[in-house]
Amino acid sequence: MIDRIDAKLLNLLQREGPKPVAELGERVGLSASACHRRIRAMEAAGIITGYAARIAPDTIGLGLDVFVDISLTSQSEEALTAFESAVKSFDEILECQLLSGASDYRLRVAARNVADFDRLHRHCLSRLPGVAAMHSAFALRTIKGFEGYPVQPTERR
Amino acid sequence: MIDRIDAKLLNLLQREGPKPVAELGERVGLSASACHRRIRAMEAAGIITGYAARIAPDTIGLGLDVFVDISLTSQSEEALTAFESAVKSFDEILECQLLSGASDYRLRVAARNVADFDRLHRHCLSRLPGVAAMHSAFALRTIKGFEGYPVQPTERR
DNA sequence: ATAAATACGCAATATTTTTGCGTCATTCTG
DNA sequence: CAGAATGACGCAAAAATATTGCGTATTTAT
Repeated sequence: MIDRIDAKLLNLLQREGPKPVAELGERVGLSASACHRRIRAMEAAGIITGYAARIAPDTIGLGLDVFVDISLTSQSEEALTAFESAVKSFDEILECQLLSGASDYRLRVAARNVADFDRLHRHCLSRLPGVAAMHSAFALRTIKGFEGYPVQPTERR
Repeated sequence: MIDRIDAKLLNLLQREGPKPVAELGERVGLSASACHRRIRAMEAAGIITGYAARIAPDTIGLGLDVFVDISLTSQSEEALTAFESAVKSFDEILECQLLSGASDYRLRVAARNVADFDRLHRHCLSRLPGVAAMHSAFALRTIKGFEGYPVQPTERR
C-alpha cells in the first residue's frame, strides 16, 4: 500500500541524489524523522532495494551500447540454464531478458567502441552456449535514458 | 583518466548503497577524506551524474515490462523531433533509443498488467506522431537486471 | 634535479542521520 | 458508540557521517 507521500518520496529518491531527509520531508510535507522512518520502512519492505551512483558511460570510455537478440538451438531446461548462467558471468553483459515471441533472449552490452564490441563478440557472445542465431543492433542515440519508474499511490479501497 | 582506485570506487558506488566514506576508503585503501575528495571530484567531472534509489517494480504494481519497436513514416528532421518530444512527455515510457538498422526507435515501457498495457497502448503509444509500424515484445523474465557498468581503469600511457 | 602541482592523512568542525519519547489520529473491539 | 490499541507524527537529544583546514608526502613538469 503506497500512499501519496510514499509515492512522492519514491519519485524523488529515484531521481535526486542523496538529499537530507530534512529537505525530502519538507518537500513531501513531513518532519525529518517521519520522512526518515518512511524511507527505512520502504527499504525493509523491499520496495527500495538499494541505492546506486549513476555514471555517464562515455566518461568511462563506454561509448557503445548494443542490443543483441539471441535465439537458442534448444529450449530444454538445461539449455536455458546453461545459457543464463553464462550470461550472468560476463560483466560486459549489462542486462538480459527472456522475451515473448520467438523465445528469444535479448541482452544489452556496453563496449568501448566498435573494435571493442568485436572483442566482446568473440570473447563473450560467441562463448554463450546453445546459440542458434544472434542479431545485434547498435544504439545510435539515446533519446531517453532510464531515470526511475513512475510511482503512483496504490488505489485506496 | 581513471586509475585503479577510482575504478574500484565507481564499481562500489554503482552497487552498494550509501556506505560511509570511511568504509569505502578502507575498501579501496584510502583514508575517509581522500576517498571523499575523489568521489566529489568524479561528481564535478561529470563521471558520476547522480544517485538514485533502486526500486523493485513489482512492489509498486509495475509487473509488466515491454519493449516496443517503432518505425516512422518519415525520417525528416521534424518528424523525428516531434516523435522524440512526445516520447519524453510520457512518464510511462522509461527509455527510448534510436537504433541502427531500419531507423527504428526502441522504447521500454512499464505497465501494471496486460490491461494496463492496453491503456498505455491507446493513451500513449498510439498518440506518438508519425508512427508507421509498431511491434511489442513482453519481457517474460529478467535474467539479469542493470546493476551498473563495469568500470576499468583508463589505460596508462 | 628542483620546483610546482597534486593527493594524502589526521584532526577539528559542521551536517545529517538516527532514536527516545510524549502526543495525536485512526482503526478495531465489544 | 465508547474505549483500547495501533500506528504515525513532531520535537529534541544523541550518534554517526560528511566536510574542511592544514602540514606532509608524492607525483609531474621543467
